[in-house]
Amino acid sequence: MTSDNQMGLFDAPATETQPQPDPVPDKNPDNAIQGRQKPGLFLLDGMAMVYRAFYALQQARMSTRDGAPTGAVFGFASSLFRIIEEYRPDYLAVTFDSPEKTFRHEKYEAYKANRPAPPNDLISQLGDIRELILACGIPLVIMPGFEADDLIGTAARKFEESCRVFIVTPDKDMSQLVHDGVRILKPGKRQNEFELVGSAEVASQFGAPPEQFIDLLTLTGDTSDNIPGAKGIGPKTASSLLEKYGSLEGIYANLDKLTPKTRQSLEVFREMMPLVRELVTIRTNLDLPLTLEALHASKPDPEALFALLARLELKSIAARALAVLRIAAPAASSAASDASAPTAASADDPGDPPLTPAGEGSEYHLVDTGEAFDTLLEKLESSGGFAVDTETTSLDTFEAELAGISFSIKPGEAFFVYFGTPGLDAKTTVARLKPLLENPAIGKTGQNLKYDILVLKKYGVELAPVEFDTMLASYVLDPEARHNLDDLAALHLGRQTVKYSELVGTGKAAIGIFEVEPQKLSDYGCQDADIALKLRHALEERLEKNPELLDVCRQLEFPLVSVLARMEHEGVSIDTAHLATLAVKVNEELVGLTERIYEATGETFNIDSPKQLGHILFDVLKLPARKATKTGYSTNVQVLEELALLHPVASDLLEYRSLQKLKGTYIEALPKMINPLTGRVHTSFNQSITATGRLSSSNPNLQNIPIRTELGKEIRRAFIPSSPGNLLLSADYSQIELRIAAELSGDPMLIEAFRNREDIHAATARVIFDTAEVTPDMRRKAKEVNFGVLYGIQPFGLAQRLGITQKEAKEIIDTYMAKYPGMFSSLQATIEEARKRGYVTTLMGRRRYVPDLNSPNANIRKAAERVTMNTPIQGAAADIIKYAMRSVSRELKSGEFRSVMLLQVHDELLFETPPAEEARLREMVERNMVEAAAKCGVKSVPVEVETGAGKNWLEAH
DNA sequence: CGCGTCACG
DNA sequence: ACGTACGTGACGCGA
Repeated sequence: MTSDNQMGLFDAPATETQPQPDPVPDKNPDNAIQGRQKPGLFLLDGMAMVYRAFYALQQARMSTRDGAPTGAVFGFASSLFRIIEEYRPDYLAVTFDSPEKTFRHEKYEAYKANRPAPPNDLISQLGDIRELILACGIPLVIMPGFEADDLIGTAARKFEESCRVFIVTPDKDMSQLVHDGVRILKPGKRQNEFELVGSAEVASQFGAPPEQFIDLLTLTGDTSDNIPGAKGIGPKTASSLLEKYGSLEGIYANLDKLTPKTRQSLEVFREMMPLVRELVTIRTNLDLPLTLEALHASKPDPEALFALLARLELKSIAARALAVLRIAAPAASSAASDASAPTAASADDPGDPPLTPAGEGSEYHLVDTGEAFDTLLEKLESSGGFAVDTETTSLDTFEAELAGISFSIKPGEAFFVYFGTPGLDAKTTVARLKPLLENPAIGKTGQNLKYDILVLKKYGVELAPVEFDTMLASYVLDPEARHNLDDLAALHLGRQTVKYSELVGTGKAAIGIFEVEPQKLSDYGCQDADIALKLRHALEERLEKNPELLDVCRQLEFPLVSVLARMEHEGVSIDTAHLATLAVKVNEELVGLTERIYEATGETFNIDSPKQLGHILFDVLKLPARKATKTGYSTNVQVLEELALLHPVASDLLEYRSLQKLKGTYIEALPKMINPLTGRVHTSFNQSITATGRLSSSNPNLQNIPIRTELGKEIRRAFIPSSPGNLLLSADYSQIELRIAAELSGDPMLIEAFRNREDIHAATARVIFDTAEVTPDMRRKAKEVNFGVLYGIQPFGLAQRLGITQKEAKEIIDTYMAKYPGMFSSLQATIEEARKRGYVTTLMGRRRYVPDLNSPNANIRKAAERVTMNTPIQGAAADIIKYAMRSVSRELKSGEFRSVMLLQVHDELLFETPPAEEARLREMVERNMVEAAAKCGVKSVPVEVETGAGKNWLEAH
């Protein structure tokens, strides 16, 4: 067989005599000319594609049931099959670097020296990927001493005469190989989409055609390979230089025509230049024993392929392999596809997992007679605990009416008590269930039990105790995962649940829950209780392997559920009359400002539209634009503040923006959120949202009520006690995050400063500016430095904040770290440990995964490092206040108090109290808050709590 | 529904 | 692969 007449292995079968209309349009433009076209040669950059697959699927966290990661294999196979399916290559090979040092390392010691080792989770998949490629019959090309780039470069050059060459890679460096017969297939933004890159695309994307790409890369250097370029010359300068002078030689011949800065940089670079050029040049002329024949696929080995995919539990990939490679499944492979037992977590395709229906293998009972209910009640009362779920008429707990309750005592069996049954109406039936639902010896399991607690409260029942909440368990195991029941069932149980929308329909076609057939509703309700109980077992098993996470659940999250439910149910009162007065004032001011802005700009436009505003400021008024967003000019506070020095309209715009914000978000919005039944505003405290362990608040968000500006303070004044004569009492931790940072650092100077009750920012200023006399400006700067430490400090960020150069900011940071060596080493150690383990923890053991610490991309890696530095601090503060809330709530319930807890704002708790009780409440709250810090591990640094009381939230501070 | 903006800790 | 300090949620605009 010769290369030009043979049928490619992936070609359409020979039996197809007539070309069939292809359901997938042929992406290869050359195929438009049928018949004589050259064969297609596809060269895959293996490692780069593996990396891409690994990071693209990272958040899917795919693994086998025993925890071996499989995301990279899945992603790689998926891309590979896509290529085969869509382009039907005549020749196809996957290349990898060889492990030996290459000539580049020899010429330049620091080559790729900044590159972190691949994460273990990726390394462990490389063997499987290699096996996959071989089992598919695809040639694997590795040559000792050469990188994949050079192999691809040489093959591309060698065969471009005889083939249409496609290089499959996300790597921009390969752009230099693009040529008449050579193009790049670059993975697109969306999974499994490829972008065809030819000469024109290279030129428009990089400002230089492929022929000039090596020179461009030489000038700019390649940070990902640790190759330096000419200092101060970026892609923009480089491409304009090349456009003018054609090549590096041309540029160096015309140095005298360049700006002094560029000239100087190029002169310094002159000596290094040849080496850099050699390093960034991909070899195209290696003497390799590569024949086209060697790049031709051989027969796939279905047995090996299916054995591999069965072991990796990649069922959908196995299914695709059948279609794409046009092979028959081996006889034994039916066993492979049965490999996942009904209860097994499916590790396959996160988008389309083959799941077992949730109810399969379970027994669901509709309880719609008095006798059946009596029997169930007995069973429940003699149980040690059960899973429970309420079905209601609305997602809003204040509107919701019960349609039924489901229970599951043992996995695989559930009961649904239907309140549409005559004689089993909600009110009387719930009353009969009350002792059971409130029985402290019978633990309750469920998904988001706060919802059920709130619904049942309306029926006079205090559902308790919360023994296990599946949503929160998932949150504690991995705060950034998804925690809804449907996803949890798919991930942990391999079960496909019936969704609420499937029950009642969507949009206008949706029906009321009482219109659903009772049997269907029962199956749905039973499913949820059944799944919750099964999930508990699956999640508990994982928690038991990490005792500290089980502790976070039991000590912090589970006990907090009923505390938050009580706070939400209580709600907070709003002085609507006060807000109405503010609204009038603000509207008047806005009218005035609008007129002034129109006059100053000479235009009438929508000030609320950043697009229109940007157009007026920068196109019409021609003010200097310094910052851009993805969509146009930036008009944010920083930009407007700078413009205020140049044009008076900017300060009016700032004022306008501020008023508009407060009006829209608070003054007008809050009164609309008052519940007509209670006359109060009831926020939702979300317990499974944030990556750090904090709560969040929504509908409305009461954790971002203004306080910084004058008008903001007025808005706070509108938060008042519900009973006339009562007071609001606020208790907040003073500098809790800095104290935690000091504790974690173990730095003696820092700890001493807190022990001496010093003004911490002034103390920092004294140290970093090395002076006894601290000016207000020095204190301000020190305060920013302290904040920077909490957020994962970087010169760029500090420079922005302080309006100084990055160099000056770096000096300040260096001084700080030198003076507080404990802080420096603890931050370093935190990152190092997290890099090794893959996650970072708080003092209580709460965990957050930070896989990006190993990213080859420096920006992504740095962002992950900041997250790693901040999370133990923010997370510990969250743990501490959660612990405090639990203790405070316990004392409030003891019967000695009439006070209630209303809100939590990260480091502050807000209470309503009768004046007679104020002093006692203060003492109790302060004591518990201070103790909580010690219980959570803050032992060397003192923790202080400030309290205040008044007739509104502003005065409570 | 994504984006830009800005309120809070 | 991304765009510059950490963590949130809500608003109005405009495609």
